Amino acid sequence: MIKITFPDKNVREYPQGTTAHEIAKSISEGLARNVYAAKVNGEVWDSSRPIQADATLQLLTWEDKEGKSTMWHSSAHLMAEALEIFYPGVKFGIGPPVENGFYYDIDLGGQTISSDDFKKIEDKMLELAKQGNAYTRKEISKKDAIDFFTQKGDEYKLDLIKDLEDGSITLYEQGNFVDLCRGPHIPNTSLIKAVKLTNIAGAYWRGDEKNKQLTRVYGITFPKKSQLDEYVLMLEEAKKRDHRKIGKEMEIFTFDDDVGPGLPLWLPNGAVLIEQLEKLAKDNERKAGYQRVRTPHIAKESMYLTSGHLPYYEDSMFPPMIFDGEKYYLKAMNCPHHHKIFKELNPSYKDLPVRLAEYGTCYRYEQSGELFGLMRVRALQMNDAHIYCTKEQFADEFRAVNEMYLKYFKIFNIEKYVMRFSTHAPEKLGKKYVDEPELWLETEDMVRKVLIESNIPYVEVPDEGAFYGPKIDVQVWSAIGREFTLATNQVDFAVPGRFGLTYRNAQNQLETPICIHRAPLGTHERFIGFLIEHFAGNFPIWLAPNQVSILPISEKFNDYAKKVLQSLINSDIRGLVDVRDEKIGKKIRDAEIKKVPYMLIIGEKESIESKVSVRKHGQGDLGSFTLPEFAKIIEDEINNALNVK
RNA sequence: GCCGAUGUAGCUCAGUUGGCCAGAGCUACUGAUUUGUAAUCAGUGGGUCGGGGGUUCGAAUCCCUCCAUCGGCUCCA
Repeated sequence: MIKITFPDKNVREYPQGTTAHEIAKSISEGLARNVYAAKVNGEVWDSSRPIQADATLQLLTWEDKEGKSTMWHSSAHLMAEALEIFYPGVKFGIGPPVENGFYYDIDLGGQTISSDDFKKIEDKMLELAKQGNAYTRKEISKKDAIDFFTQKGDEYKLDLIKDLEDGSITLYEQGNFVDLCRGPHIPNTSLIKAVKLTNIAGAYWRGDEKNKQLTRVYGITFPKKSQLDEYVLMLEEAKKRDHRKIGKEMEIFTFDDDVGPGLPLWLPNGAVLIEQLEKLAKDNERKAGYQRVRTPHIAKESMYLTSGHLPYYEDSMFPPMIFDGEKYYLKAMNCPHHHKIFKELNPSYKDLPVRLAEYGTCYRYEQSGELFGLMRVRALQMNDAHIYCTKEQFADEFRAVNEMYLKYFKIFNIEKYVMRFSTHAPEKLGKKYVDEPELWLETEDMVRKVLIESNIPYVEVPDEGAFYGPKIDVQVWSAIGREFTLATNQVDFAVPGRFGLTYRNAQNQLETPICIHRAPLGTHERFIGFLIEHFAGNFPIWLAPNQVSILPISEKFNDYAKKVLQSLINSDIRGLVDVRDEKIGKKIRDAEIKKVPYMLIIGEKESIESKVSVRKHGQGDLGSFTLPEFAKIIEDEINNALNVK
């Protein structure tokens, strides 16, 4: 007998060689039917694999992340089986599960596949699924594996086998399809009840652009048809929140062919968003001891040679303009300009830390295929600042920057975030990273310590640091599931030295400061793109481009409406009057659609009583108020939103 | 940059076996209406069918090419 420990610490005894499936069956038939795989001693196994010794066991179903992955991985095999029927001779690359479904990379030879073919493939997959074929695992020698795929003529599988060790190679077979695969898989195909192929794209073999490009077919499957319907509905909802769609509807930004790709035009509403963000940032930075500076958009080649950016990042910068016999570059980052300002300030240790802030405008030559709405652009404005400090001051400064991040997260109600702590790889010192082994370790320790002390969730990613030091990237997820780097906080112990930046210490000796590059609000472009999706366009009142729409019942009350507007403007409230000759229902509907936070309805009653009827977006009628009362409502709401603890 | 798809009015979209002056709704404008919490009625205007080239008696529709956008890949200081 062996002892099986369940996640709730319960221990039960089973005969040696029992399987997870049998264990599930001993609990309930229903559970057994829904078990996709099992986590045995932390490793995911087929539920049919015999367990030979004492173990911890977690049964995996659709409810578990690994259960879903197993389901989708098996679905990729099922799709491959269907593809092999329609496209004889098709060769297979890899077919893993992903966050939402799975894909398979295929080489169709001369054949083509398009989304028009999805239906017949989906139907075939369902037909095969109904057969309920078991996924069977086979251990195979390296030689046999090579023979098998040589005969099949699948060079991609052979390429994969090449890197595998003899004795660790397994095949999985279901129906008429055999695949090189580590597994695990669901027991049989009948668990797949709903199928949707979602997308088709090119992908390089092994992710290397020097290799051949394969066709990647994406799909997703579910154990119930109703779940697929829900998923499709969710995709449609996500589309409605897309910042490109809302950005257009709410007249926030636009792109124009004549201006150029990746170069956003901010419409008046977008400019208000920018102004409010800058106000927030500048206010916080002022209170935190930052000084504002302003620098030109271009600089000479020599500065980027000094900074060390040019040799590494020239491809990402716009080509230089040449005049007066000199090369000038559009700036892709603000740091070198700020370093020059630090140098001019020539501070002593008593002046440190020096914190230089600028909403700097940068230009980056992103590859054309990378451009993506506001999230990836070629012209951007960064919530940038550089903090120059001594080694002793570093931890406090770094902590203060992180605290500023956390404050912003509260203001914007950002709950899901992770800090990616990027460190160096010792073997790449002198190549990818500046050759300062001790400084690297020392700084990384300091950063780690601050993160741990501040209780900030983080993941450490080796070998992703900047060339001048370790960094923290803040990953966030927009409401529709897009993940991206919003903000960055980087340590730089190298470039100040290259610029010859120094300060006098207490012993009257010259020392080089450490520099912290930080941008808690990232760039206006990405941040606003994120905020649009985050709030689905329903901005908090302090950000909303138009805070109040004043809606006269009829033309007779336009004059009073205009007086109300002027009074709001005098109280620093943004609003407009809807003077169109429309019925009040229509004006309300339009204001609701435009997501205006407050509507003031004004008719005979209000004009006589010198009041306004207040309607809140998404909530409805709040009743009648005097103007000072209404202004107070807005003022309180703004204070509540901005003064977080 | 690579693979694939898409591009018709300010917006959302019809319109392919190639064939009358290219359509609809919303928006805008004009008129009527003077309205009480999510769409009043009528009329009018508006399009180099992404750009260029080609095939054809004839092209939004077929071909070539360029540009842009979208979905991925690669990249992301």
